Amino acid sequence: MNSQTDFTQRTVEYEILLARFKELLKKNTYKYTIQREVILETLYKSDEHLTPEALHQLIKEKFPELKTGIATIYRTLSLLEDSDMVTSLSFGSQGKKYELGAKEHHDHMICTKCGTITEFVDEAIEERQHRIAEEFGFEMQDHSMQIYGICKNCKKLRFIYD
Amino acid sequence: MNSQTDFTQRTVEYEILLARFKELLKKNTYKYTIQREVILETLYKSDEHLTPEALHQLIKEKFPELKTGIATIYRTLSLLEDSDMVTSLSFGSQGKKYELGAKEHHDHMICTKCGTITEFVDEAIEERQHRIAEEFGFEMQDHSMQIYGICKNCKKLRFIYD
DNA sequence: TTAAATTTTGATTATCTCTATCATTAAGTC
DNA sequence: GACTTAATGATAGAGATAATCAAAATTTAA
Ligand SMILES: [Mn+2]
Ligand SMILES: [Mn+2]
Ligand SMILES: [Zn+2]
Ligand SMILES: [Zn+2]
Repeated sequence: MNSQTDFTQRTVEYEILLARFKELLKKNTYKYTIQREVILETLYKSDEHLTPEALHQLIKEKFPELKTGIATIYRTLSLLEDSDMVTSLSFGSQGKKYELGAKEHHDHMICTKCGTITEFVDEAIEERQHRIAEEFGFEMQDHSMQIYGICKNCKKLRFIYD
Repeated sequence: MNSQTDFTQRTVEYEILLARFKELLKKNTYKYTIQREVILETLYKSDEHLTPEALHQLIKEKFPELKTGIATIYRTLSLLEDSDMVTSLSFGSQGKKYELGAKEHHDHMICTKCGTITEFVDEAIEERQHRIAEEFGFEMQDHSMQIYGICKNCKKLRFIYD
């Protein structure tokens, strides 16, 4: 199809990701659509953890001519998650947040004051998780870990204002 | 108030818990009500991880004369969670499950096939979590960890039927 | 013990997130 | 380009949780 969508600033890393996505689509006889690509691209360009709603907002702003519906966002996120290309985080009832899972696995530290999310990986923990699953005869598919608390910055602000 | 509610089989542990709850209520000028106590008691007696709906069901069966509304369940669970007396687990969009936080802290291993939840504690992981928070200048309030996968039993069944 | 002040309750409605449906449109195939 | 199939957007529908509000219960202070 013939769109004047601006696909500039594509890095090699993104091209690889996109190729992987197209391959995945082909393998499952799914069709390639601009909506799907735009969703992948927007996730890639954002280093935030996005709610489907926020992602939809971004896409409406950047590609208004597509008139992408919210249903397509949900559908594509599920598709991407099922294929392990994105990961979702659940924080209580505030719904899910998605991020591109193409980066390495990591865990999250979440500030309960300002909502800032810090990512980290700890090999010792990863190692123990596998060990524990093994002990229970459990076939681990996935795992997630969150540390909740007050971030460095909020601690500083609290010191000043409280 | 004058109810014939059956509060038998109260352990000392429960009495302490209840006292703590009453103290909490008083401190915040909240009022003591039978509904609140029954919710605490039912959570205490159940060793399951309960959805608000399941908890409501249990209470309707055990204390039908109270005609406890679902709204009160939600309100009280939020109250208890805010005061760190119960903890909730989020399973994506399938809502939350609650458990009394009075027992020792632990993490969860969740079977994606049958939903069974296995609890565990690993000191090495606990230790690392504190260390990591410290490294980031983060004041940890809480943390949670979930391992998702196929439990021993479901693995066996899969072997037989697949 | 009673009366006043305040909070909580249950019922209900509203909201928010996510899924299902379906007619229309767009991709992939030849 | 025509044919087949899948994807899309709009919208209705579910399910979980929050908000509203009049009635009831609890606490407090006579
Ligand atoms: Mn992340
Ligand atoms: Mn538990
Ligand atoms: Zn913060
Ligand atoms: Zn299982």
